[in-house]
Amino acid sequence: MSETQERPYHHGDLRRALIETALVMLAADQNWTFTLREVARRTGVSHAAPYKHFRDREDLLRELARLGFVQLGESMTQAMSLTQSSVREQFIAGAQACIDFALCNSGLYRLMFSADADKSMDPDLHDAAMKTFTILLQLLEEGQRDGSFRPVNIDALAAASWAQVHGLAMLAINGQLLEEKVGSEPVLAALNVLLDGMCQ
Amino acid sequence: MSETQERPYHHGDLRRALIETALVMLAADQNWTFTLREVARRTGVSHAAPYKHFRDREDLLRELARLGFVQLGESMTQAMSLTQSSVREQFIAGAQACIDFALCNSGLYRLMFSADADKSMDPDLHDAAMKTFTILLQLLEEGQRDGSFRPVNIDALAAASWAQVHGLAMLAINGQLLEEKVGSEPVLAALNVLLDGMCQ
DNA sequence: TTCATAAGTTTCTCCTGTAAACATGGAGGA
DNA sequence: TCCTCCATGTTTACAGGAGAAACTTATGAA
Repeated sequence: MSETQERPYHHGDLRRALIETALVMLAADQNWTFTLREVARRTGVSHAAPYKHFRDREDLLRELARLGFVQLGESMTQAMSLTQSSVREQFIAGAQACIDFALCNSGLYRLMFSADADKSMDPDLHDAAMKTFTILLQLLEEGQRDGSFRPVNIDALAAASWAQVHGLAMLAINGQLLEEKVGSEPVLAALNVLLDGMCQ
Repeated sequence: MSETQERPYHHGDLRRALIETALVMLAADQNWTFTLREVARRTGVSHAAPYKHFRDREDLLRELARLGFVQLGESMTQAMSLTQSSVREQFIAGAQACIDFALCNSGLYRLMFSADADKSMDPDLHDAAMKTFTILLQLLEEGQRDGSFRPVNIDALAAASWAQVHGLAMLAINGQLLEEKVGSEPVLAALNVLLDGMCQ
């Protein structure tokens, strides 16, 4: 918004600006096919400038993914905190928040779980993903403590839950849940099928 | 194996040869970062030759994905047919086959469910994916008929099942089920959690 | 036998990633 | 106050890749 200036030599916060441009482009093409040069161009800097902030194109993608996990975690936490009722209700709220996030940020969500955001390459990205995953795990533990969930191996519950939520999110993104014209029903129905198996 | 000849001008079955080369490269780098030129080079033809068989690089990727769905469907069908016991057992056999396929062909499996294999761009790919999906759907219908599965909306069962199986496959590929050193237990455990919710 | 055509090759242009060398200007010490 | 360092920019350069166009070669049908 400061176009009065003739753009000073130093941008001020180019790193953030590049990220924001990339996020916009990611939302547009869904497929992170954008080039680093194009990101630089749209941000109004030379094509080599991004290399002062990101090692390469994949490094930028991993940072986008990391921020995505942070945001997803916040969305889930907030949604779950709004529901002070049963653990089961909280689970559904968190899952719905995840799926809503995926639908609203489908390109980003896909990137987060794609091989292009290689978590073994970036400890920070790995940590961010794990932190988000932990939100779910804590809820499962709480549910087992208060007797809502069956006392089976918690890894089984975690695997089933995460697989279910992530799987539904991917199906939702790909429109494979909506083409049966059932609105948001199938998500809730599917979650309840799983929860019936988890609860005692 | 026919290196006695001086490589005739016409390859014979270049299309298949390109696909096979690409599959090998996909297995190697997992991430389909290979270029079309490299595929051509390794197949021993000029870099423009592939364009006689595939519109562009993505067209080749979609064909790989299509073949992957065919192969996955065959694996699942075969595994399920070997188990002539309960529908529940058949479900587990099919799911395990899918997850095994994903582990054995992780690059291909990832490609099949990635945005780079855009199903809206290729009716054949879409059909192949749907045909594989139908295997699951038929089993669910059969299970509802014989009373194994609850008579809830079948779309809910389908969404839950597919989400669960695909989600577990992705977790397995990413090594997120093995790092807890529990062998193949968590997969089976997670499937049983879901099945407990599906069965009556 | 001819020749249309499918299937290869060569050549060309534009674009990308990324390295290297250079420029700029702000912050901290003399 | 001025100087100098260095993070952050730009310019230049080059090796590839995508893909189009024009050219070549076998092959099979008429």
